[in-house]
Amino acid sequence: MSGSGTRERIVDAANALFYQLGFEQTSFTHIAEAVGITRGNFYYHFKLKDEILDAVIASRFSATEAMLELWEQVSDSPEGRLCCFAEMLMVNRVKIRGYGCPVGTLSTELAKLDHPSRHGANEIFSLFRIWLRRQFELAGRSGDADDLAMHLLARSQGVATLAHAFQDEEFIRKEVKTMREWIKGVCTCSS
Amino acid sequence: MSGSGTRERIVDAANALFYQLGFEQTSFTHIAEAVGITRGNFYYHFKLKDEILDAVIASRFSATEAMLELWEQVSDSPEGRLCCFAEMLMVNRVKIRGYGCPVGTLSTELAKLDHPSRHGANEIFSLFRIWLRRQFELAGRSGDADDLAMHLLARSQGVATLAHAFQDEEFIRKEVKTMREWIKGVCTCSS
DNA sequence: GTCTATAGTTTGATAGAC
DNA sequence: GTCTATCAAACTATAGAC
Repeated sequence: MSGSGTRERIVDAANALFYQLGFEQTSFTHIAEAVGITRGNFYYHFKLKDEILDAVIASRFSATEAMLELWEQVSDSPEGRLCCFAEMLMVNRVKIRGYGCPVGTLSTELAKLDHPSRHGANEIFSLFRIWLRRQFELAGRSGDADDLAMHLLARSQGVATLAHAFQDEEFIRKEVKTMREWIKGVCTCSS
Repeated sequence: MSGSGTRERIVDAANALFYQLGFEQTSFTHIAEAVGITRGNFYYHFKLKDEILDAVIASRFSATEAMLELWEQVSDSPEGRLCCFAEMLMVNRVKIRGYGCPVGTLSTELAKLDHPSRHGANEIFSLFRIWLRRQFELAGRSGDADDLAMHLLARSQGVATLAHAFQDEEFIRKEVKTMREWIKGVCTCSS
């Protein structure tokens, strides 16, 4: 992700700051300081702040695609792959405690702003949804695969929101354990 | 909630706007227009914007307390009371689809801003958490009552987040049904 | 490609007339 | 208690020198 060009460095810095502070709260001053350039230089690379947002969303979209492809190589069973999803919460637990879920918090913020890019942000949610749905289908739950995908996605969102609010990493651990058991139960008992 | 005094009208308008637009995004201009006063008159009632936020949080806290007390009168069984919590998602499904959960979205925003009132906002979460915990204790799950309370709270948060992102009311209905079944299972099988 | 300087707007907040 | 007028600061965005 960390390119040598200034444009890539701007996108990477904006990506992190949008996560930590939110989109609106992050000013050009914040990003410029993080990258080490002045505010004026900014507009050579991006004409509008919204263009940086779109670049960040595109970057996250690609990163998510790559991650999902990686999970497919980790395990041959849909159950194992679904556990990769649950494990993601554990791997990122420190960041989640500090800033919540990057997908959910951006989606919620852009929805409240009624921002044109809100749909782009939601496509990352859809990426997870479609991937999860396929795993449940492969597990023999073609009848309710989408419901199960949405259920699991919702649980991960709830865990991130509360872990963030209560600054509680241990809660993530407990819920991921319950989540793994639920995945196992759903995958072994076909609908 | 709707008092005749200007102060009450400001708090009510700010309450709605903080929910719909978020705290930062809501300007004094927004609130003044909603109430029908000028920006200048504002500072007679509140010295700082943060004071309005605290008043809104206090108002929501009281409203939540009253709602929880009401639920205790609706049913004598902890199972029935817990179903009131699930039913809350159904009752407010239109607003949730449009703006998410008022508790979760405010808590997340104030956390990102690192705002002093973020702890006050979290106390509303705690109100639910403690109430839910007591219901699970009354249902004979004193061993894991807090875990169950947090689990249910997290699920409601996740449902609200995704229903908001995907603009999907039907998803709320499906999840509330699953939630009721889960409550029934947990309450009948003591730990 | 990067800089300085600055325009133009909006914001939260204040002072003082009525 | 409500108003007008205004301040100081922050923001996005632009223009032009180097």
